[in-house]
Amino acid sequence: MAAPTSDRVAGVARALKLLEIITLGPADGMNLTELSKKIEISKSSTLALLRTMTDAGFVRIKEPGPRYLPGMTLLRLGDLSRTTQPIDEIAQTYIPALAQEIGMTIRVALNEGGRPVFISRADAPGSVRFHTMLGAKEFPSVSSAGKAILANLSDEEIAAVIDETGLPTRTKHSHGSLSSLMRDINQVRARGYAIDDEEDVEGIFCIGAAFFDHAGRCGGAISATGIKTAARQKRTAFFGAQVVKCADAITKELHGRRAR
Amino acid sequence: MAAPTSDRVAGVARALKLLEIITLGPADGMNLTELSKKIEISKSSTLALLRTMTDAGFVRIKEPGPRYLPGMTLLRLGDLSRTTQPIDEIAQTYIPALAQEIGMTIRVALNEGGRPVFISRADAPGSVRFHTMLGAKEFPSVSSAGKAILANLSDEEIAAVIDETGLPTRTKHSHGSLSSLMRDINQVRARGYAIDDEEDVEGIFCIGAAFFDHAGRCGGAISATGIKTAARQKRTAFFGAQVVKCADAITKELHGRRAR
DNA sequence: AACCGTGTTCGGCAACGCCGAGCATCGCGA
DNA sequence: TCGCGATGCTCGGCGTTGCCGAACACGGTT
Repeated sequence: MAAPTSDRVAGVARALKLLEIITLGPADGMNLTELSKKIEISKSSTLALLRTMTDAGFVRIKEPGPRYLPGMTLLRLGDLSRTTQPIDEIAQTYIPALAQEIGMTIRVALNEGGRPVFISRADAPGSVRFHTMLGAKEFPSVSSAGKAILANLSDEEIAAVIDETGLPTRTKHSHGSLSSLMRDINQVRARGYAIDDEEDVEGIFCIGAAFFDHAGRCGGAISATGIKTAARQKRTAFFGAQVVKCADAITKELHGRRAR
Repeated sequence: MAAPTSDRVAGVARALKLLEIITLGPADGMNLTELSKKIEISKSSTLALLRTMTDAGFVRIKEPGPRYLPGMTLLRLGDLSRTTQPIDEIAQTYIPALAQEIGMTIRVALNEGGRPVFISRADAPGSVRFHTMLGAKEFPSVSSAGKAILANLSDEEIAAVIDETGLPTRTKHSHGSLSSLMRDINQVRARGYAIDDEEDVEGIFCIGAAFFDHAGRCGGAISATGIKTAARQKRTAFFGAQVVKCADAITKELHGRRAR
């Protein structure tokens, strides 16, 4: 974007951007002129890109009046890139049971430079379904998984991460300052798990706990999400213990296997 | 590949191929020389492609001795391309319950020109986890979902599809001829659901039933997969009815909403 | 029937990205 | 400790590629 395009392949960058536009676009697809306007490339060039990506299965054409949709190759590679993560298989064996047990939606996030990237999810039966953007980097300050990860960084590292990401104020409970966040983080360190009390979404309550890879570094965190109710509030300590127990089990499994 | 590269963008095609190689490659990634050899492109050009894709987040670099891995953008877009399918949300509300009820792994496939493409999965608690390649086109002749889809095509269309895909003999129970398959298909039509009795994998037993979109066309199928046991065999009719019931529920939901 | 708006084709100019050679760096073994 | 090989990375020149704009074809609408 702002970077010098030297020794990069402009055509590929445009294609990937186009792919993202298509995927983020409306569910019934976009047509050629819409796409070409959006990406600011001539129609003929846009068409060439689309054709190339269609050949490779990354883009699907929906007749009539050709509309372009994300193709199945994208889904295939995306799924594959998740399942090859060693953590995924482990998580899939522990997560559904926890979701069942405490009746909350469980999510798994990787630690990407101090920020959580959610890669997996398990719903509790009958629970409200929470929309999760898999693969997207979340703000660490407004999610319990993010805070659980932060708690394992040094104070300087935390400051550096927050300096980059900023502190979004999603609700009136969101942390507005670094010092406020740090007070919370210190509680997390003492408590062993993180709490997100309506800091991301009004009425939503989360508990998060970190797990650690074979080198002892924080590999990520799991979090439990649910509607904030009085009954649930009362049992926070119990739920917290369950989440920590599950995270610890994942840590143990991770230690059992080499990086390969 | 074999097609004339006219009005296609060669650079993009190479990049996408590279992306696929990386994703299909080993879990700990590949280095530059390996990749450049595999794709048969000079190292410098390969590097330029990798850098471009890294900028866009499609490729991730793992230090040390830079190894290249699929990036998080791939996961994000892949997940997004699935969740924007109208079928996905519906399936996610019905599928886990069915998995729970009959104790088998449930999968959802779309109908892509007569071939099943699996886009979603729900495991039964405690069941063996079956490895599923999401987004990949399966052979229609060796899966119950595939046969459930085929059963809704005309005999000529079936012949055309099989002519393209061929009849792979995965096990000794796989259909070896079109006539053998057609006999099976006719049973499916009469019965209302398809059975895969060790035709894909030795010892694995599946039941599949189709669902239909708002235009009345076969939109895909769901299938239940499990280890073949005597107890399960005996209750085939009951399980079949449950799978059909679930597929019908999905059909009803699909009718309720416009293409939008 | 004329008119937009769409998708698609075509040709020419030049920029872009491909390649191979050379340099820097790391890691392993003697 | 030193040297050698392999790997990642840089650089510049040549040639091809892929970009663009204009023109064409088609369909639906007024």
